[in-house]
Amino acid sequence: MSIPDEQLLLYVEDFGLYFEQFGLARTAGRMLGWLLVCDPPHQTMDELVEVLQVSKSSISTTSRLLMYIGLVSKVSFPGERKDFYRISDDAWVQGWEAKNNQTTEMKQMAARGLELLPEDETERRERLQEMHDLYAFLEAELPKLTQRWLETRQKS
Amino acid sequence: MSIPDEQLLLYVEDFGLYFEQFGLARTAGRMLGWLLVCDPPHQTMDELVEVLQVSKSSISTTSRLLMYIGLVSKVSFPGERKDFYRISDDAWVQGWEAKNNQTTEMKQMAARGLELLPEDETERRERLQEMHDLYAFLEAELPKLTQRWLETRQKS
DNA sequence: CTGTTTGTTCGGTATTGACTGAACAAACAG
DNA sequence: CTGTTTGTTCAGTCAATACCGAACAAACAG
Repeated sequence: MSIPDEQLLLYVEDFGLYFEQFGLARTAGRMLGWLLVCDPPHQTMDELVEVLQVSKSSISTTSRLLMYIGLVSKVSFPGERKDFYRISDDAWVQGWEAKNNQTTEMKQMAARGLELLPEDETERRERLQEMHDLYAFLEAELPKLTQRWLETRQKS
Repeated sequence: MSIPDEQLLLYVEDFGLYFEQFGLARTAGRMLGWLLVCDPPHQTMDELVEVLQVSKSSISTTSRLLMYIGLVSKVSFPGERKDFYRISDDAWVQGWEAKNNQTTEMKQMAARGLELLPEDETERRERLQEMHDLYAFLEAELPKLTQRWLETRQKS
């Protein structure tokens, strides 16, 4: 893949743009996008530098971040000095589960607020209570959903 | 509530900080936090300016944004010229549903990529297919979950 | 040991965008 | 009609941070 399809590059750009929504840097999104469509699925830093048109340092930092998050994995081959990067097998489940953990944080945030409000001001506590209950519900249910997905996937 | 509890203000600060994760501005998070714990639950711009220590213009912009998202509502009272703002009744369900819409976008993102890859390169399409299938699954299941929550809430 | 290859780290730059204050518009009170 | 109250908009400032290039470190080849 010396001359990547132009359409593909535009797609990768959009991918980068879209992932900025989630607090990822543009480069991180681009890298994810490219690693999703590239051939072969594993790429060296140099290849990423060339195709994404960003500096080596950006790739270095970004790849470490993405590995830390669990979306990207490093791959190595015998007799090959360079590192290769690829999308993790469970990247999307990983990302999805990371989101789920936020529900726990939200629940805790609400709980912390409730501790600050007097017990007897029930009306005033209602707002936080509602927030708390929703996220407690989600915290309990989302893992079940993930589980169901993993089982569904296994079968097919 | 002329002299708000200091603990409460710290809490509101943390709230603002935490919500930056989701792409909201600090002020928006602070405002949400305050509207969750304040007494009474409806507040004027001036009150928000004073308690949150931000400019009137920030409150103006932020409140409009939060209303647009559906997290905050405007309230009005007879014989009262000022506008009041409060957390929407369904604020958290609203926020949760907004998140769910992202699964649709993710699915579409994957679908768009698949259209760019040749049909016969099944191996190369796998990565995108996996992404697509997970988010299609979530797109179908999350609304059901929300529905269950709404019904659960109704009963209690 | 000397060169090169590979990847990381760090200082500087540029861009983005949140926030402010002031000017403005609109509605109302007297 | 004149003042004031209420809220919006806009230009300018400031802070955060993504990105780059260069210097650096480490591993390897010859």
